[in-house]
Amino acid sequence: MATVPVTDEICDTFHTDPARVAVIQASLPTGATLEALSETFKALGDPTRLRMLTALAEAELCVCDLATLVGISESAASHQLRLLRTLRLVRSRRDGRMVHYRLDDDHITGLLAQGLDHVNEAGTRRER
Amino acid sequence: MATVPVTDEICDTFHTDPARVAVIQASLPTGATLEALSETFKALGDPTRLRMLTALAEAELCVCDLATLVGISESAASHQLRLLRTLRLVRSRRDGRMVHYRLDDDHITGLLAQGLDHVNEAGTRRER
DNA sequence: TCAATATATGATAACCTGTTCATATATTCA
DNA sequence: TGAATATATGAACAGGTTATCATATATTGA
Repeated sequence: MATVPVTDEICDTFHTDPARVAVIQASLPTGATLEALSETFKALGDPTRLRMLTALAEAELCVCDLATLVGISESAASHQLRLLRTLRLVRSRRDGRMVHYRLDDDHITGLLAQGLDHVNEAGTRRER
Repeated sequence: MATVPVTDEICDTFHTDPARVAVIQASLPTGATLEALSETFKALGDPTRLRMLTALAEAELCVCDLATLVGISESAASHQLRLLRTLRLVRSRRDGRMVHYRLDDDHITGLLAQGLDHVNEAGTRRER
């Protein structure tokens, strides 16, 4: 990503140099993208859903398998899976009475891996 | 990540083949890692913080710059920055009265980019 | 030291989230 | 078709989260 030169302005009542704000503001994701992006990260930001997703990174699983694995009710699992499905984090495949879930695409495992990288590095780093 | 062969079990009252559960459960992140990971994603899962982070991906910024840019009070910005600092998503540098913030490391931009990849692809894909 | 400026923090209230419980839908098999 | 099983869904409650307001701390320069 590009770097904007930091002008030497002072934080007075007007706070920010308008030109600089404009440059950076133009680089921010638009409303719709921003919403979708935050929804996605929000979905990943829950221990239960993370467990479900990491489990699904290992194998396709039905709802009851997931529920037992993660330690929640099948109802709760179903609710969460609906959310994950809406956000295209998982996709489902019906097989008789059961519905099997799997990760939607490779972005998800990538995100999980990169997130783990961060917490591992952030966790071992100490003080500042 | 490895793939576990899907045994042909049925979802009865016992739900899951214990051996299979064990294999997958062993692959799940531990409690501490899981917590840190979900905290990190949760921090990314808020429009305000996402705007702050994408802005910081472009330039180092002081609190008041960030506040105006994102359209929140400096107090709110400060609260959010504390959270982001705690999670090692940003780091701060004091310069006189002002404190400049920047992204902590490259993982963050990587996560943001990968998240954007996902929403862009998921957004254009239609129906199923 | 005092005033001014920039940031940080604690408490509170409105809002959002995740689980539970009850119930509905879907599929299979007798 | 009816019973059994697997999943989905709506309502509601408990717990958590975010912005606001008031206040505190830190830094600079007079």
